[in-house]
Amino acid sequence: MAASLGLCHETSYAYSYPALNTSSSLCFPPLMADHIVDGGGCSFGDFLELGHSEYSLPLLPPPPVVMAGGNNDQYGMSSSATTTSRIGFRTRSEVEVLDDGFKWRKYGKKAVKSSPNPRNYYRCSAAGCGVKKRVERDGDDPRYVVTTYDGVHNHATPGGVVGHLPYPPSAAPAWSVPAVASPPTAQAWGAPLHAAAAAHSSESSF
DNA sequence: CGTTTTTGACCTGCGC
DNA sequence: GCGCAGGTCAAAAACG
Repeated sequence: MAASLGLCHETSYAYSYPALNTSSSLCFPPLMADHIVDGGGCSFGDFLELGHSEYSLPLLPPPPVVMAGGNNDQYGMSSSATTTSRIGFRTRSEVEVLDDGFKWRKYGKKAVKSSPNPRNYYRCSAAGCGVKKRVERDGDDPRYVVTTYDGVHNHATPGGVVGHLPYPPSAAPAWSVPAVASPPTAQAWGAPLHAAAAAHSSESSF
């Protein structure tokens, strides 16, 4: 099963993020929650794309959006596909670690064959939160960073960091939502994300 | 002193 | 069944 997110298809989305020094805009092709990603393949057609040359605003990488499984086990991989969400996206950025408001702890680094650049593995530092993310530079264009979130945070951003997350309230029930500077296109996030979250939550104890 | 990063080894899944 | 590649673990080092 796969909830089609269809995030802002053909829509560019700019969002201000003070902590970053990157160019930006978000462009979301239709996404299938169960298919999104696999960084290994470097098939960016499945990734949300962040960053367009015509924009020069700082950007924020979207943290995990769609839901976590009821038994969001530590490794995720052993969970069925229906209980683990993944979101992958490409960000044009000079820095590899994009601050999304959450605190990440690096637990591994690996050279992958599909890319000349090493892939870094991070896990959310929050106790009990098993969200992971993989970060690697785009092999085709080093200016881009490919980030893949695996899972959904079960807590708010540490330190009450709000205002950085480009999510409408309906799409981020468990964590912080933008308190300021909601972009005009925010509505575009709402329906598909909320729908996806709802679809997932119906089969979990989230 | 507590937390995070680094890095090599180990484990698992997949394709042949 | 074997080999390869990706993902995770865990000990040591570094850092605040």
